[in-house]
Parts: sequence; C-alpha cells; structure tokens
Amino acid sequence: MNSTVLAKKEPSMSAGNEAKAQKVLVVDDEKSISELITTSLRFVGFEVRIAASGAEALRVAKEFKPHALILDVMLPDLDGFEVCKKLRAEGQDVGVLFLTAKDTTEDKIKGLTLGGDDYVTKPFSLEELVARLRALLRRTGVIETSINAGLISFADLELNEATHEVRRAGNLIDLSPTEFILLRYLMINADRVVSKSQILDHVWQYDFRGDAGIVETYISYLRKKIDQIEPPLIHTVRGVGYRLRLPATN
Amino acid sequence: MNSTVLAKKEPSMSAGNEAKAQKVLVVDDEKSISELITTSLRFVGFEVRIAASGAEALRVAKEFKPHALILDVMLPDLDGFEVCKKLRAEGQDVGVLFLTAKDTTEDKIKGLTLGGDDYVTKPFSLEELVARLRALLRRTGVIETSINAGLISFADLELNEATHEVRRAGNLIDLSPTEFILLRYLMINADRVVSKSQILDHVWQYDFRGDAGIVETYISYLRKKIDQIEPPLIHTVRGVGYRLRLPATN
DNA sequence: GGCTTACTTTAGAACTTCCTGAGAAGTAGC
DNA sequence: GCTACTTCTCAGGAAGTTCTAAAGTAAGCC
Repeated sequence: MNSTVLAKKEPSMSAGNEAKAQKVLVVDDEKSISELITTSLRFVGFEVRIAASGAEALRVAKEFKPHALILDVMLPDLDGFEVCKKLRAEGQDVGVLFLTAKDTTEDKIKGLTLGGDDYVTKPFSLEELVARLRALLRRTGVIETSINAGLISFADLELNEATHEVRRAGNLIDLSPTEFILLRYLMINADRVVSKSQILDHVWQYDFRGDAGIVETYISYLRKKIDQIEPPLIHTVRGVGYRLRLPATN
Repeated sequence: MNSTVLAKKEPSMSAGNEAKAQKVLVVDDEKSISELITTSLRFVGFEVRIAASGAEALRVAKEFKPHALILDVMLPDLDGFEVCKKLRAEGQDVGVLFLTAKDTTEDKIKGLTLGGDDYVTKPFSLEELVARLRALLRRTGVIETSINAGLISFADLELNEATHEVRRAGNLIDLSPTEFILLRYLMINADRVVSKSQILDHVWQYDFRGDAGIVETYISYLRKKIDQIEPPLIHTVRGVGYRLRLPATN
C-alpha cells in the first residue's frame, strides 16, 4: 500500500469543531482495516477509538460515548448486529455504519438503511466511507459542520451529495461514480496538491492492484467534462500531483 | 483560500418536529418487530416507547400519554382489543393502529376500525405503517404538518393518501399497492437520490427475502404508468440509485 | 537540439449495471 | 373455481463504466 499522509490539517474543517470533534468508534478484528480507517478519519478531524471485538466495542462505547460506530458485521464473538442491538438497548443512541463483505446475504443487510444507519461493502474506498459516515452523522442530526452539509463548492463548481449533481457555472455535468468520488476528493482538498498515491488510496478501493496510471486517465476524463469551461481548475503539479485551483493570482 | 462549503440543511422529513414530537407507544411481544418499528418511527421524528405485554402497555400509557398506539392484537396476556378497551375506559383517548396476523378473523377487526382506528397486517412495509400512522393521527386531529396532510405532490404529479389516487397532469393513474408505496417513497424523497437498498427497506415488507433486482422491475412498471407523459420524472443515477426530478435545469 | 521523463489522451476489451419482457406462483374478486 | 391482477424471478440485451496499454505531447535537463 502506497499510503502517504500529510501532517497538515484540513482547512475547511478546522475552524469550528476542533474543540469538540465528532467521536467515532471503529470496530473490526482485522487490524489492517481498522488502522486504515482510523488514520483516515483522524486526518479529516474525527476523534477515533478502536475495538477489535464485539465485547470490547461495548466496553469502549460505554465510556467513550461515540457519535457513530463503524462496525464490521463479521466479528469473532458477537456479530455486528448484536453489538448494535445491545448498545441501543443500553440507550446509547448512536448511528452505525456497517461494514459487510460483498456476499453477505441480502436478508442480513436488509433493514440497515432504516434508522439512518447505512452499510458499506468491503472492499471500500476511504472517500466513500468518509462520505457515508458524514451523511449518517448529518441524518442522525449529531452535528452540523460545513462539510457535513453535503454541498461542496469551489469557484463556480458545485457538488451536491444528496442529489449527486455536479455543476460548473450552473451547467449540469454528468459524472460516472468514480469520477464523482475523485472530484469530491479534489474539491475537499481544494487548493492543496494531492499526489497520485493519495488519490489512489482515497478514491479507489483499498484492494486495487493496478498502478497509479489510472489516476491520470480519470483526471483526463474529469478535465474533459469540467474544464471545458474556462478557466481550467484542475492543474498538474509536475512530479508531485494535482491541485484544484483558480488561475494564478499573481 | 477560496474553498467554500455551504451550510444548507437537508429538506428532509427526519429532523423537523423536534420541539413537540408526537408520542407513540409500540406494543408487541416480538422484540425484533418492536425494534424495527421503533427505529423507523424515531427516525422520522416520533417519540417512541415500547411495551412487550398488555399489562405493561397499560402501565406505560398511563404516564407516557401517547398520541397513538401501535398495538399487536396477539399479546401474551390480554389481547390488543382488551388493552384498547381498558385504555378507553380510563378515559385515555388515543388512536390505535392494530397489527394483526394475516389470518385474524375479519369480524374481529371490523368492529375496531369504526373509530379513527386502523389496522395493518403482518408482515407490513415500514412506509405503509408510517403512512397509516400519520393518517390516523390526522383523523384523530393530533397534528398537521405538510407531509401529514395526506396530499403529496411533485411537479404535475399528485398523490392522495386518503383516496389512494394518483394523477399525472390531471390524468388518473391506476397503480398496484406496491407501485403506490414505491411512488410515495420517491415523492417524499423528491430530488434526492435513494438507493435500491433504501427502497427495499422502506417499501417492501420486512420479511422479503429476494434481492434488490425487484426494485428495477417496479421502477420499470412505474415508468410505464407515470412517465408516458413527458417529461420523465423518474431518473436513474447509475451506480447509486433513483431520483425523482424535473428535467435538467441547465 | 536532442534525450529523458512525466503526463495526456485515446481506443477498446472486459466487466457491471440497468432495463424489459415473459412467465410462474400466488391472491382476490366475482 | 375461474379470471384478472399482482408479485416476484429470471434471462437477454443495451448501455455505461472501469481499466490497460500504447501512442502522442509537453517539460526539463544537459
């Protein structure tokens, strides 16, 4: 895994909720997965704790009081659904984002999108996970932050998570799912340079075995769709990565 | 820094009536059912309490003073009808939505739907349950909200809950029960993308074991009935779900 | 200027998702 | 108990998406 993590804080998040970051408990018995998620969530400003089993999750939740859980359904002891039930029985009213294998039988997954809960199938992309987590926190009414609202904009570009619409200068632009996630990632990191490996790590599923060349291909697709309109917003930083920005304000 | 993120609230039905939520007491001895209902009702803004027996129901009702009851007729001690009678004898004037097994004798049910009461047979779909509950609260005069009014419209589409009539541009359209519930779900979530699993969870009965493919079939049925008239309102968001919307506002 | 390296673009093969029609099974009404 | 309707499954085909690979272009360096 070609993971690079910058020791830099997201600007858009930092203002309001440094003081009381949203708390997320990540529950997965595979250490590599929970670490991956944790690193990513911490980076975007969440306060994170980890548990490796259902029993531990219940214990930690009791004193950590998380706003949301990211919960693998396949745990060594209790399964995720049990954990969720017990928590709710204890009166802990917390939104849950389940992680399921792709082949988890439909009837187990059924009902998960009811109470504001949601699920993501493994393997997932980190951007997808974070977006879903934010949507969940928004729905369960935990907190309002700027990014949490689901409407992201940069210059004359707008991206709406609820309607999945993207507009440039008011014009509707049709994007494929991957293009959408990539653009959102660039927009969230607007004005900062993101490397191809960062993009690969966040936008593509964590088990993607291909090479970073695919990022170039998708950047090209995006440019064709959103940078037809002047001025171009997606800029190449040779040898480093890409950056969403307005024309140089020299 | 020209990264802007708009803080706009979802126009959802979920959050709205925080201030004085309507109170519902759910009475069922099957924990899985009462939990399912509770999750769903809480999410759409009701304040919910649970009781697992007739005796408990009477006890809780006395201090909780619910606006409505969702009451399984088959309870371990008293049956639902008894509970209802005793409550009314105590002067608690509360609307009741009975849950009955499919084979409950007709004549038992009939007498009860005389007042503002109603019944739903198990297994039900959550959309159906919530719609009936709202209709009941409307009839018993508890509250009025826009959604509660029973008339939903979007563009030239109108759906009347009371009469079960649907019109597109004034033309009456005949829908099967499932088609009706599906359309209502889409209309309540107008303009937002809803995934196939969300649809499955809300529109289909909770014991449905099939896969999400059925949603595609029903979308196709609906399109044939309501999207004959231009412009089409049901749009596919590939890889994400469906969305009710007017033609692109470029 | 020519060589090297980094990036861009395009084409197309493999794959996924979605749409629709047909039919089987179940249910309700007469 | 026949008929019409509804629900659900399945399969073929259309359309859209993802990814690889290879050719084209630009930038930087000596």
